[in-house]
Amino acid sequence: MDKQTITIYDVAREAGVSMATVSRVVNGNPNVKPTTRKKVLDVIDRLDYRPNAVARGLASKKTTTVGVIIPDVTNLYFSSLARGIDDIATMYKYNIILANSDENEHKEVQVLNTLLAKQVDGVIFMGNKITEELRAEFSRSRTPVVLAGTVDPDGQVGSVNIDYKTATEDSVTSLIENGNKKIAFISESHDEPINGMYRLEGYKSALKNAGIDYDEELVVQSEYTYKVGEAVFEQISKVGATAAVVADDELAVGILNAALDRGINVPEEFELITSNNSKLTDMTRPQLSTIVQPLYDIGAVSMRLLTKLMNKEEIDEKTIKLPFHILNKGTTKEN
Amino acid sequence: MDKQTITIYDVAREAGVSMATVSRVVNGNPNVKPTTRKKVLDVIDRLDYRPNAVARGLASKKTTTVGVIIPDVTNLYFSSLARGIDDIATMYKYNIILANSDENEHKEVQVLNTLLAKQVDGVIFMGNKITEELRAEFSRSRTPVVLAGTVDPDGQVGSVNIDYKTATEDSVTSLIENGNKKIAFISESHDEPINGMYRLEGYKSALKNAGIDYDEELVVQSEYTYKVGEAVFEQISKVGATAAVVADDELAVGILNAALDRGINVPEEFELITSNNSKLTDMTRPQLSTIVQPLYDIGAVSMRLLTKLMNKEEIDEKTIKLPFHILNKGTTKEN
DNA sequence: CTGTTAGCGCGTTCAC
DNA sequence: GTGAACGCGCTAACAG
Repeated sequence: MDKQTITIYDVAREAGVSMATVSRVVNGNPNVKPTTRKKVLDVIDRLDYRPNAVARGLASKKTTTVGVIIPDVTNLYFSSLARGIDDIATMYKYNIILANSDENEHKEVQVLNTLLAKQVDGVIFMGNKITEELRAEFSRSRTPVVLAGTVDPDGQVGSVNIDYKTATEDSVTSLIENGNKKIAFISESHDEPINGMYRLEGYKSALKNAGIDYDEELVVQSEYTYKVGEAVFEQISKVGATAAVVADDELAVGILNAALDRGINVPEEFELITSNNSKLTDMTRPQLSTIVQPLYDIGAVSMRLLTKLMNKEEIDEKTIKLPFHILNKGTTKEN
Repeated sequence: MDKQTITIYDVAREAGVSMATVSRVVNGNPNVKPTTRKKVLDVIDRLDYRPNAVARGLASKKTTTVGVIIPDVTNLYFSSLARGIDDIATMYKYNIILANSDENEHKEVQVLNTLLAKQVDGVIFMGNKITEELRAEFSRSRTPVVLAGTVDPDGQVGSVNIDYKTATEDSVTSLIENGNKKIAFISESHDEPINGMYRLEGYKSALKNAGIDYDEELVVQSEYTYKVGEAVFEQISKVGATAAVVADDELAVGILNAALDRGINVPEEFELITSNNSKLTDMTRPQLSTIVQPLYDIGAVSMRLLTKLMNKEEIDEKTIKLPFHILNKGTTKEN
């Protein structure tokens, strides 16, 4: 009834050779006489034979697929990374199993386990907090892991990112140079090292260099969504903020619009620098000044690093920092 | 050297049972005495045994993974669908292999083939044009396929979408009711049935109902990116368009901004209705009036449909149309 | 250059 | 309720 799947064995019989030979031509092994190679190729074509990757995976212990754990594909920051990852993966003949985690620790562990059960050759993890449980899973398995756009103070697995501390410091400093004294710092939870250890430190450092006192009221922790922008702006404007650095573009758009909707002039009365330079930053009016992170490249380099790890090549440095710069568009004053 | 992976056989030996029994408890087969089940479970836990999904796939001919072909994850329209797909997939214990195609016919065929080689249990395809080659591949394989957010005039595979013709017709009609005579219609190539057969027909139908002549100059085919919005607006404004229906949100934002940047009042002097109600439509000022498509649901329902197909359940209707409506936000006049 | 022979780790009859 | 044995489709030595 079912159109029986044709196997390497059928090809072998039909071509009058052994399955080993068929396997060789399929895998591009040079030790095959051109004549027989052609003969086999013809049969493969005629029978429309397609090697079963699952069987191949079982026998070779390689699946040529890597797992990608992403908080939310719908977030432009992450999807940009994912695009870079997939492109390089394709280039190296890997496929991607994509799984959304919502940065939920339980889901992350769960997903990691099913990825490992599926014998992925490597894992790329996005998400800002590496819990102990996750770290344990990482090191327990022999599967290479790379963090994309995520810092890991522990530095045990590969990671690709930018220098978030300096980037934030530079942003704040430029805002200070524009005359701002009360600059808000808005990010997700400080429990995440990327925020609590790097961005916040950069923020504090810039203030300190300028002799400005750190004011807790100007620092808010918020989720990264458009809709909370309203509330966040309300909060920081109450305490007199004249500028803000924001760790996420969607949130920054929300804050910008909240300001505009109140009739506030941007950047004259309120300045804003966001962090990801996703497409969104060009779509607003005025356009968002931003830290320019090479999003696509972070993903691409992560995947490239992972291929090396999977290939057991020697790596000089597992933690890669990519360059960034500040781009003043419409939400900062000209200097 | 390598920490040897522990297999079902190790568990069996350690628990003093046969591997068949271990297999049974792992797969929840009820024919196991509670005592031995517990014994096995304990060993599994102690040894931290994790069933090898690849071996399982070979033996059972089911991989519990489905392939998802997407034009570009970075596009909010598609990533929203993808999110719905992944959530439902997870719910049904499936994983997703995500592959970007850029709507490139060659890549699509290529990717489909590697997905089939990997023995995915099903495929969800996004992309607006089903080439003959693709259609041939679809029907040649016994793997169920569902089109998400894509129409297929042929109707041979499953598909989930909305009534694009009526949606466009309604949009245009509402624009006509607002007094517009010159309404531009902007979409990707008319070679894609979704545009050439449905949206365009809806557009024409609305004009006809209102006794307005069809004017080719108002119809433009364009790629779906923000940056071409400028040129598109230039083009339609030259021929005196006072309104436009646009098939993609990013492009619509580009057109809106082009208008605003020229000092044109929206919606007073120029009205705009876009098609996807992605997050973007809330982020612009004014906010974009739009056709509301249940993006997440289209993805979710597609995956649900696919599970039924994979499960060989009887389906009454392979082509599912989800409801839509027009939402007037800021780029259309109040009526 | 090519064929033989073992497994890879697990699901699944079929007896006991 | 449980175990033995075979097979899924292919890779990887090892001979020849």
